[in-house]
Amino acid sequence: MSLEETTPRPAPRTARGARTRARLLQAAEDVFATVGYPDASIVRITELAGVALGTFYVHFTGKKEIFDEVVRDLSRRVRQAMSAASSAAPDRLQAEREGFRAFFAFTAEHPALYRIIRQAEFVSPEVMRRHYDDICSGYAAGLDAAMGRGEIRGLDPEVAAWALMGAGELIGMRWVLWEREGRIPEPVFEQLMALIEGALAPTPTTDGERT
Amino acid sequence: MSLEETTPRPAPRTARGARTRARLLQAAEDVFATVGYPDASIVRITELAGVALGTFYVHFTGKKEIFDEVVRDLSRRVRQAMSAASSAAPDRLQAEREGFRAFFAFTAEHPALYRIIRQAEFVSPEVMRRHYDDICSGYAAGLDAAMGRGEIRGLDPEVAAWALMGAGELIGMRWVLWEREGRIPEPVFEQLMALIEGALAPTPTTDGERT
DNA sequence: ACGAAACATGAATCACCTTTCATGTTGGCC
DNA sequence: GGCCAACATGAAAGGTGATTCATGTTTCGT
Repeated sequence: MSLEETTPRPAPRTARGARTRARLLQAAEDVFATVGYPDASIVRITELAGVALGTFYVHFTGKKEIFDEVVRDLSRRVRQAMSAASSAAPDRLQAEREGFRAFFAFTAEHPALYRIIRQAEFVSPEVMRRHYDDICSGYAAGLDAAMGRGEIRGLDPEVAAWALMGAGELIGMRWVLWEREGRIPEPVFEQLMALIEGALAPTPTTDGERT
Repeated sequence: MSLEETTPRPAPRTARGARTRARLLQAAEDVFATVGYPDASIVRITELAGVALGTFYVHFTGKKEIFDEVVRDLSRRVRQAMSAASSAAPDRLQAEREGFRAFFAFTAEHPALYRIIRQAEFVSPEVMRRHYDDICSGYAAGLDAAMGRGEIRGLDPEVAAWALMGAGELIGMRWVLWEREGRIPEPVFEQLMALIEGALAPTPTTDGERT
């Protein structure tokens, strides 16, 4: 249960330092994703990165610090991919569509995302929570705006964001990660969209359900 | 990446053996849930269980075997809780309601479920997948039946089951596990139900959407 | 081109963990 | 009450891996 704040190493001051650090990060991502945190050793990471064992400690204070860094990096990348994809959409439904497509595509290309985030539960609950919070707040903001425009029904954007995020997560796990195809089957995608449409549709389906 | 099939130890033949084994399982659940798989050592488990180190190997072949057993046990219990709660419901919506309520209640009482299942990703992908598959198949069957009765709209029960399962999972994580209250706030629960209702409602909200 | 700071190295240290095993102890059947 | 299999024990063997450090090498501002 190490809750100690490891004071992070200062950023590299030379080009060489930056290069080595980047190599270590990339190697760490690969190792964490393939063998998992428990079996990921510093030796393995440094070997894959092609640097000496001691070099690791020049750049990181320990295994947890580099793990955190890897998570933050992946998180940033997936959010960027999703928002880039959905920002051009004309309406909310279209934005959902593009956002989810981007998410599944990212998952297909970087299975490390799932595999690593799920381990963060113990390794580093703070960064894990941060990851979900970050995705969620962008998502909730989008829903909120759409609600203002009357494109979707009135609901708590935060709850909706978490629920939809969860739906996407498990669908991605089941059909992108676990299926050999490596990309989501179109019918599954359409089904998911139909569910989302139903959930967000402006007209409440049961009559007279007002707050 | 140990993929070896560890031949499991035979079941205990005396009452004492069974008792010890149970103590070890309970201790393992606690340890895995509090410190996580990487930091969970056999010593820790046996100490908590109050038995000698060597005794562990009388009952289990190693760390992975007891982990698998713990996961299977938790999985069985949560499924049992959910199906017991939802089986008496008069219709599908009510069944959803009771099922989710039971799930959140179980989560509140056994945070170990989440914490442990999420680690299974690497420790033991098979049991993890089994857990989700098991929940899902029951869920999908329920949806299928409801669809036959016309209570919910026509959709792929499997996709719907995974999507809803995911929604529940993240909502539970966010509001049961992460919030100090320890139980889901009623408004959040109602919001989730509203989303589910919308997603499953028999009348497609966008007109003329027929297959 | 020089020198100080930054960086890289890998052998050595240290802490801890898994697993075995020879030896006792207990449970329950006759 | 006696006996055998089942069970429990904990010391010890054998590993593994994280982290340190004294020592070289490179970078870069001047």
